[in-house]
Amino acid sequence: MTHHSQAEPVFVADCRARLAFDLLANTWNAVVLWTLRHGPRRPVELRERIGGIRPKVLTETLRRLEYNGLVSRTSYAEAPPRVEYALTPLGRTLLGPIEAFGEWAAEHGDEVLDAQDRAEAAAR
Amino acid sequence: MTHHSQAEPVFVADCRARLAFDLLANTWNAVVLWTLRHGPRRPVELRERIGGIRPKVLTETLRRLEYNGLVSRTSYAEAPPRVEYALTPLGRTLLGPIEAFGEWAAEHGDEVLDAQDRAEAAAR
DNA sequence: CGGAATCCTATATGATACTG
DNA sequence: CAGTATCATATAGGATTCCG
Repeated sequence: MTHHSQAEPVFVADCRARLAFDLLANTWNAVVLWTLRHGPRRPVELRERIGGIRPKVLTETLRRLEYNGLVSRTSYAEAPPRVEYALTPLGRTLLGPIEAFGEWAAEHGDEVLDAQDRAEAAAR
Repeated sequence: MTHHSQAEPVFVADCRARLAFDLLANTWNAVVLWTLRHGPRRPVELRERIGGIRPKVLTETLRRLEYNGLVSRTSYAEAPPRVEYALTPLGRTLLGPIEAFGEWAAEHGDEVLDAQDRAEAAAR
């Protein structure tokens, strides 16, 4: 064992936190999880509710979430085909932290927009 | 006014939540904010503590955070040059939600890793 | 409908070198 | 040390088309 007078990088020490940040480090993951909060949804429903998301991108997002155990996929042998996505128990535990951000945004979103306006004005 | 029997897309309705998600929708924003939680830090300190971040990327990240009013930059007229970055009051309000994710990761991080392993195994 | 295939673009990130 | 410039690459995301 070597002696460390310096603190370990948080990159190493908080690698689990990095894991959580990475789960939300893209445009759509949190949005899709949040849209599933009330129960299972079909892809077409998700697209309607979210708006502005391409079918391909939605599929990729759902695959990512499935890969990380946050969402489950169920397909029914019907015609026309029907598929539903739902939060797993693990995915459901993430709703609390996500909601914390939603509340933060409701409370402080305007301040961010103001800061952006000031930055734009200062740049000119 | 048109009549809407369908719910408005959350993309539109929860646009402030999207704003908050976008603040964390990249690799480094949350990590840098979290590393500033105990007080002002110089770029070299941030690099040491975070680990694995390129100077250029750190600068870009700090510029983004400054643009959104979450971080402030102070430069001192010294030789060698010294610069410090600190959370603004607004940035400080974001520590709570970020910490919620850290706690989630500490509690459920292993489950995500397990899910990833299962997905990898199933793919083979 | 669900989703795969294809092509394209923008951006984030990474690596190196250089300036004040 | 702080920061920029320049290069390269990986990936997300967007748009279109087609299939079971």
